[in-house]
Amino acid sequence: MIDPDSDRPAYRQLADKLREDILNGTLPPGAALPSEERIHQEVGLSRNTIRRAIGTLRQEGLVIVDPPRGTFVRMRGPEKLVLLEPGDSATVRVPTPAQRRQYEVPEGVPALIVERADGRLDVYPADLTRIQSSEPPPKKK
Amino acid sequence: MIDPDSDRPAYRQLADKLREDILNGTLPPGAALPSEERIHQEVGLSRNTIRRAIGTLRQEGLVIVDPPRGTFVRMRGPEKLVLLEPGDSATVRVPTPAQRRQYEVPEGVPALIVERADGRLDVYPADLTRIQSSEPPPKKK
DNA sequence: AGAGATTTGTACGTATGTATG
DNA sequence: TCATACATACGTACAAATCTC
Repeated sequence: MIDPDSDRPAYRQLADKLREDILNGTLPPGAALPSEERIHQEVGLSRNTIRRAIGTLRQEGLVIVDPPRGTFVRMRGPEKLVLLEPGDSATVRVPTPAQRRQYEVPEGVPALIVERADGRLDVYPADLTRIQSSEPPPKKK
Repeated sequence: MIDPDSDRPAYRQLADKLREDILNGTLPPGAALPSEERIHQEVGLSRNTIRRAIGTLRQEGLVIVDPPRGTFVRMRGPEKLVLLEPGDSATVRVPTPAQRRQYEVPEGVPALIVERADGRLDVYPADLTRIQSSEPPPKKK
């Protein structure tokens, strides 16, 4: 399954395999991934290497880890709709610890920061939002 | 400098210290970070732990790594303005390897994916973009 | 041209801590 | 109480690319 002679590093090969299992439904949302020790027994890689593969899936938002219960395919709720009104602007940041504390964004999740026309800031977990331009305001002509 | 008895893990303490040096200008854009070996001699942490700290700064978009030349404070060009027209919508994703290759998004950087009203997809590195509604901002003053 | 040093990347093994069930 | 499972952290080794002498 994992080819040590491949140009592709072992941890990426493992991440690819798990990602495919998630995206094709073999590991459905909410399902537990095999434990690190279990994967070690199955594929022979060291725990460090396995953790690295799972770490990339965490970055991609595909799994969440709930220690020490296990690692689970992420349940993705419906996307939250964020309307961008004229005069608003938005940026995406991987928040620093200070920003995370300030806006209560979960660790590792990019934050969508909307600067409203009136100066207020709205912050959302970027991977569960859909951004749309507001409808053009009614204009009398 | 690093307190092994702190609740805060050593790798986070180191990341905090380097982040502060970057944000306050001690390490200006383009500057090389000390090598992993150099940091090891300075703070005593293992290379693994140092790499983990630097890895979090990579996720935050603060540094780029150009092996084996070194690790450098990221030069951030001006933000690219992305206009969201009525009928467009946008999402943020950490791209899978396939998407990164397709759209040439740097590793570890979230991607802003804009679905245009006509069905086209535009993809940008999310941390160097500013999103605005296409409607002109209301006049102030 | 070649040899050696430097620096990051990958991968292994080991140990200990902490929270859950 | 005990086993399970993830988190942190140490050490080691080798590879690959770049730079210098």
